[in-house]
Amino acid sequence: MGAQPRDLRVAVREGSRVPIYVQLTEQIRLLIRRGVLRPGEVMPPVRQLAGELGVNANTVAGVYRDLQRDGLLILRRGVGTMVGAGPAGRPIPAEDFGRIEGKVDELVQLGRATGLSRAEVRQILEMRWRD
Amino acid sequence: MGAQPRDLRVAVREGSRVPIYVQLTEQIRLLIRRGVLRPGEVMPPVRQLAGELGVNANTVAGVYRDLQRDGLLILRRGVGTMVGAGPAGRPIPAEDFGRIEGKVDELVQLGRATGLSRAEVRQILEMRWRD
Amino acid sequence: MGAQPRDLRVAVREGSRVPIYVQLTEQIRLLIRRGVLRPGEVMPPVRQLAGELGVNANTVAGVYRDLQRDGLLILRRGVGTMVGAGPAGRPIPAEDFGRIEGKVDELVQLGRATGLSRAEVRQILEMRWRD
Amino acid sequence: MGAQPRDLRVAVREGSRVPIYVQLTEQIRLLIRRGVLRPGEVMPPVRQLAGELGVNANTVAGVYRDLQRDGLLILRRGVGTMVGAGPAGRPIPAEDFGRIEGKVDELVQLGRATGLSRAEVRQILEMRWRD
DNA sequence: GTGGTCTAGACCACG
DNA sequence: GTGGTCTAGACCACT
Repeated sequence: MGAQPRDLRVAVREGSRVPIYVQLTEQIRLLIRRGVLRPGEVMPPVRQLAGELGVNANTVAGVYRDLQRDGLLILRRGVGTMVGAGPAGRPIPAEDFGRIEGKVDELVQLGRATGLSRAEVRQILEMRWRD
Repeated sequence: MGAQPRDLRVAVREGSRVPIYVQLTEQIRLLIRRGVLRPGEVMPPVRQLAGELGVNANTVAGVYRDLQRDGLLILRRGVGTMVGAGPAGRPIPAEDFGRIEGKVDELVQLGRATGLSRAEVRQILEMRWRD
Repeated sequence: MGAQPRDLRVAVREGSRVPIYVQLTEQIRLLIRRGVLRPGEVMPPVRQLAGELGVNANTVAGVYRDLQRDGLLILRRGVGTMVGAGPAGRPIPAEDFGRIEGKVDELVQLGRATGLSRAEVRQILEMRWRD
Repeated sequence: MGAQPRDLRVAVREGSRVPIYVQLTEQIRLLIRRGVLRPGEVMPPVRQLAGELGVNANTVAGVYRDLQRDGLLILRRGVGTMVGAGPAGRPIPAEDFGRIEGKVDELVQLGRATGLSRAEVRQILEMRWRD
């Protein structure tokens, strides 16, 4: 029997400059890479997720399509969408992910303590990543 | 004699999907917050900076306008533009800024070591900042 | 069916020294604060309003953008513009607004009776508001 | 012997959209109309007032010129500037002025109590004055 | 079809 | 010579 799709805990930031489809794509991508969503797991139907988020169904459909292109999702007509079983769907080791999140948390804490905005810290990250 | 505007060392990334005015706004904001540009310092005229960057003067004018709204710049018709003398224009202590950059560098190094993309690390930052 | 955008009844004063975008911004802001335009209500598309007013679309876009910054409007790419649902978009109680208008009318009448110009009364208001 | 020019108690609002020369013109005009500055009274020299306000001397000179055009000021080469003795320089009856200020104060108080901004009340005044 | 960005260029107001 | 405003029109991104 098919497993029930889980509550994804994704959300769109109202009024953000970042397009909705980018927000959703990145969030779902991360859920898969982190192993919260595991290979073979069933995704919620497009219309259901769209309804929960209050966004257009076309937008969600586009997100699924993009993630399918990257091998993170698999679309089966008449069945539904599930997390890809290939290499792209395989999660990053939990240990690695935990270290990253720990480091990010340190950065967030430090940024807030020194009065920097999220946008400013993001900007520093972008610049330092390039170098 | 009035102080000459300094070479800003800002640049637009060719082909970036990030709007030019956002790039410039963030870069100049960081220069001020980092204390490279200090309160009262003269900014290059709109048309001059536009010419140096190879962008339209309206684009730069919009950047200056946005930064003025946040108190980082002061625009005076017929006079010129200078860094704001209020609290917004005051730089973050160099020591604090250095610690932020150090932490970001650690994050970049760790992210690369574990095979995460820049977009993924950015996304983790966005999500963790909310909490 | 989605609600149709209403006729805004805004207008630009020909030959005024006040910039068009300021005129429009203030008029729309007042319509929202007065509750003529209510939270969630659909605004006319940028190009449509521009056409009706005989001004450039960029000008109207700038007006919408400024009002968005103050939380009075919500702009969604590909969707449209609507009155903000947050605290900024909520109207001032009609009773309060009526009392303000009544008091202003008294002031106008008194100002005219004593031979003051509009500019002079405006100036007195500016100075007294500071105290 | 000539009376000493008095401290004018005028000020420019930093960052205001209203041009400096307009601010100064309106403020001085009001001081004369209110009778604070009386016909024949000596005005401070252009350079002195400019220095006190931190604005360009040309700007103040222009203000004096405009007020002279309206008969509110009289410029005497080699002597200085003084308040006009003609009808334009004569003050509005103090009683009238006091009633206006009282009404304005009521409006300011009411506006603040109902959460309107200065710009919004000004806007209502402009609209009601036209009708 | 919506808003977003950018350009090119004009004209104005200000100091 | 500075910033401010506006136009006309193009192209893009998003839903």
